[in-house]
Parts: sequence; structure tokens; C-alpha cells
Amino acid sequence: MISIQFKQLNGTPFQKLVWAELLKIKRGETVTYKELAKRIGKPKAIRAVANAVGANPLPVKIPCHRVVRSDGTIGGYSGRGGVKTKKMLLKQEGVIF
DNA sequence: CACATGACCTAAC
DNA sequence: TGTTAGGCCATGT
Repeated sequence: MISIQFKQLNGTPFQKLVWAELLKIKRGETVTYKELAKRIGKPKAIRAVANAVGANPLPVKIPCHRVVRSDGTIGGYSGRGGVKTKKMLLKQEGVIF
């Protein structure tokens, strides 16, 4: 079933918050899910944050590819193979693993 | 309302 | 070093 619809763009306040923080990220800068969770005021809600980022309906407008795991690993990106795209993007931004 | 899922984290074996 | 288990929060079914 198709889940993403423009109406859902408003989604929940949490998602908005997460996306807002994501938009705050500047080019060449990366943040961990932990940091992101901390920024929104819920360092324990990291799971919810990850879900919110994964529910990001505007992957082009939102730099979700700048979000990595605490270990420095890529984590994931739009599905499965999207990870390599994320890697490429991060490399392009000047991020070193 | 209760159950199941997930782009997670930390600790333990 | 790699895998397993438990915990945490919000979302979707």
C-alpha cells in the first residue's frame, strides 16, 4: 500500500521537528541520530527520530543523507542500495569515514 | 487499544 | 571482532 502522500507532509510534530533540525544542517556537516535526537530534546527517542527521518517525504529538500549513525557508519538510505548514494553524497560533501 | 516494525544504541557473550 | 539480547520512542496496522 502506498503510504506517502502530500497530506502526510504535515505529519506529526515530532517529524516536523526532526525535519526542521535536518534542514538546519549545513553543507559538509554531518550529524548522528543521537545528536539529532538530543537536539529535538529527546535523546532517548532516537528510534523515533530514525523513523521520522525515514518517513521523510522530501528526500531532495531534506538532507537526510547527512545523518549517520553514532559509529560513523552510513546506516541506511531510501530503501537498500540507496546506501551507496548516501556514501557518494557524503564523500562529495567532504566527509571522511 | 494492543501488537508489530524500524534509516538506533549500549552492553554482554 | 562478530553476533545476540534488551531497551527506548513514535508510527502504522
